[in-house]
Amino acid sequence: MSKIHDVARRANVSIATVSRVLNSADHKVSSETAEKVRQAIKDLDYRPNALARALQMKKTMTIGVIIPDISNHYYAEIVRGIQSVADREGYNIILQNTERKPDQIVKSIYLLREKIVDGIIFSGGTINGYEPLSALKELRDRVVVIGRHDVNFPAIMVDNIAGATLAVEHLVAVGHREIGFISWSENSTTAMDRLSGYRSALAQNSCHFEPSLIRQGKLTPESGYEQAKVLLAQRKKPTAIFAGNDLMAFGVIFAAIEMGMRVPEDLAVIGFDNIPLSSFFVPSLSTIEVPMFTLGSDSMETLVSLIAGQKISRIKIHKTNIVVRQSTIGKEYFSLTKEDR
Amino acid sequence: MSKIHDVARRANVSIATVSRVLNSADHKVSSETAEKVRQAIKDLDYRPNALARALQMKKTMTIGVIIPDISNHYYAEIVRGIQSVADREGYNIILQNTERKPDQIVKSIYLLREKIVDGIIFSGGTINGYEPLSALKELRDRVVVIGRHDVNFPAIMVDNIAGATLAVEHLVAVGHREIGFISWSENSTTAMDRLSGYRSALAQNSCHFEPSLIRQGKLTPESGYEQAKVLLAQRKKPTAIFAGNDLMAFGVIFAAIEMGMRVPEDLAVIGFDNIPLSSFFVPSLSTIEVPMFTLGSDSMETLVSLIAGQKISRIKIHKTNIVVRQSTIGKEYFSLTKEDR
DNA sequence: ATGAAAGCGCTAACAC
DNA sequence: GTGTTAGCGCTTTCAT
Repeated sequence: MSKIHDVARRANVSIATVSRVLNSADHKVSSETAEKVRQAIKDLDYRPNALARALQMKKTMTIGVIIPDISNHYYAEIVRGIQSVADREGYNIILQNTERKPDQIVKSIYLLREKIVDGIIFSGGTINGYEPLSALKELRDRVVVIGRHDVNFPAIMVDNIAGATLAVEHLVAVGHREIGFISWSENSTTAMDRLSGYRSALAQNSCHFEPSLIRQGKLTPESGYEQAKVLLAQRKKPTAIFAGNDLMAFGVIFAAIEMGMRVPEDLAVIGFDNIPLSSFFVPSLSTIEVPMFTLGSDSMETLVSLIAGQKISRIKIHKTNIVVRQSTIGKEYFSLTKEDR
Repeated sequence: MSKIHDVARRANVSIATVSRVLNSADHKVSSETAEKVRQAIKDLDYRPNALARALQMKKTMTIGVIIPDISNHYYAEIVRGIQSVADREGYNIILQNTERKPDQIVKSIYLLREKIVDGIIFSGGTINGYEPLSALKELRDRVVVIGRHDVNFPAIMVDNIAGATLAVEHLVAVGHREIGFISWSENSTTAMDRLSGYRSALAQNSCHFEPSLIRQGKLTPESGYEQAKVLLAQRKKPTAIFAGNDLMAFGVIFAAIEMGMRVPEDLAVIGFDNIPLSSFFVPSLSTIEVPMFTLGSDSMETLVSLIAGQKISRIKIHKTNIVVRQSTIGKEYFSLTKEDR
C-alpha cells in the first residue's frame, strides 16, 4: 500500500506538494507539477490514508448511527435515508445495533466517541439513564435524535398524535365504536403519543374509553397475534383494532382469521408505518404512513448543519397520512386503481 | 476531550505507563501506579483516540460491509449476524449500501480501503468488472463473500440447488405438475442455482419443462404480483408457483386472490428465505428456510480467522430446510401446533 | 510555486 | 517498573 511519500518520490516533488494537489485547497501548484503528481498517484494506485488525515484534521467524515434493530424495516429505511444524504455529503456511517439493551447503548456511544465520529444519530431506545447521557455529553453539539422529544437534543419526529387520531377517526367513520389498541413499551414517547392520539380521538367522537381494550405488545407479528387473541377472547371485544405498528397488525389479522373471523367484516384492522408489504398483505392493510426514509435523510441533513455549526430548530415534526386499504373497508378495495396501492 | 498526556500528568507518570495500563500488554506496571492511572482516567472520563491507535497499530478493528439494500430483510438479517460476532470480537462495521449500482460498489470499496478497514464482507451484487476487482486486490486476503461462488474469494453460501429441489419436490408431492418459477437477474448465481434446482427436480419427477412457466421478477412483492398476473393469464397456466423469494411469493398470492383464485386450492405458492413475516401472512407461506443470520455470523467468523492469518476453506455451504405452511397445504395447517410456525 | 518541519494522539522499542 | 523517544501517514504553517 503506497503512501504519500512514495507518490512524492515518483513525481519528484515534496509530500507537501502531493498533499496540495490532493486537497486542491490552494491552487498554488503549477499545472505541470499537478499533472506529474496525478500521474504518479494513478501509477501507484495511491489512496490517502483516511486515518492519518482524520487524526490531523480532527474530522473523520464518519458518523455513528445507533438503532435498536436493523432487521426491523422501520429502522432499515431510516438507515437508508441517512445513507443517501451521507453519501451525497461524503460521510460514512458506522452502524450500531443495540437490540434495545441499555448497556449496549452505552457501550456503543463510548465506542463511537473513541472512533471519533463527527456526529451521532440516535433512534429508538431510551437514553435517559445517567451513564448514556454523560457519555453523549462530549458530543453534545453533534447529536440528532429520531422519534423522541423527551431528551435535550435536536429531534426529528413524526406526528404520532395526529397519526393515531387519523386512524381512529377512520375506524369511527366506517362504523366502529369499540376500538382496541395494541401499544408497546411505556418508556416509548412514540407509543405514548399514539396512545394519546387514540384517546383524544375516542373522546372527540364520544366513544367510551375502555382500558381493557388496550394491550401491550412488542412491535412484532408474534406479539400482535398474542394480544389480538387476548382481546378477541374477552366478553367485551372490539370490532376494530388499531395496532401500534404494521407488524403487529399482521399478527392481529392472522389471529382473527385463525379464529374464523373475517377481516374487515368481523374485525377491522389498521396499522401504523405503511411498510411496503402492507399493500400486499391479504387483506391489504390500512395504515398510517410514516415517512421513514425522510426521517433518516432529514436527520442526516440536520446533523450536517449541526456539524457545520449552523443553528437549527430543536424539533422538526413530519406529517403522517392515512392509507386506506382492504383491512378496514373490504373487498371493494380491489376496484381501486393500481396506483392507489 | 482529554488525551493520554492529560492522564499521565494527572497521575504523575509518563504516557508510556498510561499506555501500558490501557493495553495491559505487559503487566510491568506496579499495582499502585496502575491504580493511580485508572483513577485519573476515570476522573477525566478519558477514552483513547482509536484513530491514533489505529494509525500506529495498523489495525482499526473496523470492517466494511457491502450490501445492495439494507431495507431488504435478507440483508438486514445478514448484517445482524455480522454485528453479533463483530461485537463479540471487538470489531465495528462500516455499512455500505450500494443499491446495486456498480459504480457505487467500486466507490465503496475504494472508500473502505481509504478508511483502512481490517476486512470486507461483500454480499449481493456483482464484482466481476475489472475495476472493482482491482480495487479489492489490495485487500485480497481480507475479503469474504456471501452468496456467490463465481469469484475467487472465500465464500459463505447457501445450498440453493438443494433448496429449490426441496421446494419443487414438495409441490410435486402435493399433486402439482405445472409449476411456475419466478426468477430474477441472470447475473445472480443464486438465481441460476435456484433455477437449476427447479429444473433438475422437474426432470427427476418427469415433469415436462415449460419455458413459458418461467418469469423474471425483481425480488420485490410488486414484481411477484406482476409476473404472477402474466403467468396466470396464460392459456397454459401453472397450478403452483415457486417464487424466487418470499417477497415475490407474497405478491403472487396477492395477485391470485385478486383474480378470485384460492390459495392453495387453485394455486399453491412456495417462497424462498423464510422471512419472519411469512408465518403470519394469510395464508401463511410455505418456503425454504435460509439461515440468514448464520450466513452473516459465519462470514464474520471466517473474516476474523482470515485476519488472524489462519487457513480457511474456500467455500462453506449452508443447508436449507423446507417449512410447510398453508400456502401449499391449506387450512389444515391451523391445526398444527404453534411451535410449527 | 515548492519544500522543511512540526505536530495530530497513540504504541513500542530502547534506555535506565 | 518507568520514562524517553521515534515513528504511524497525513496536513499545514513558515520559509524560501
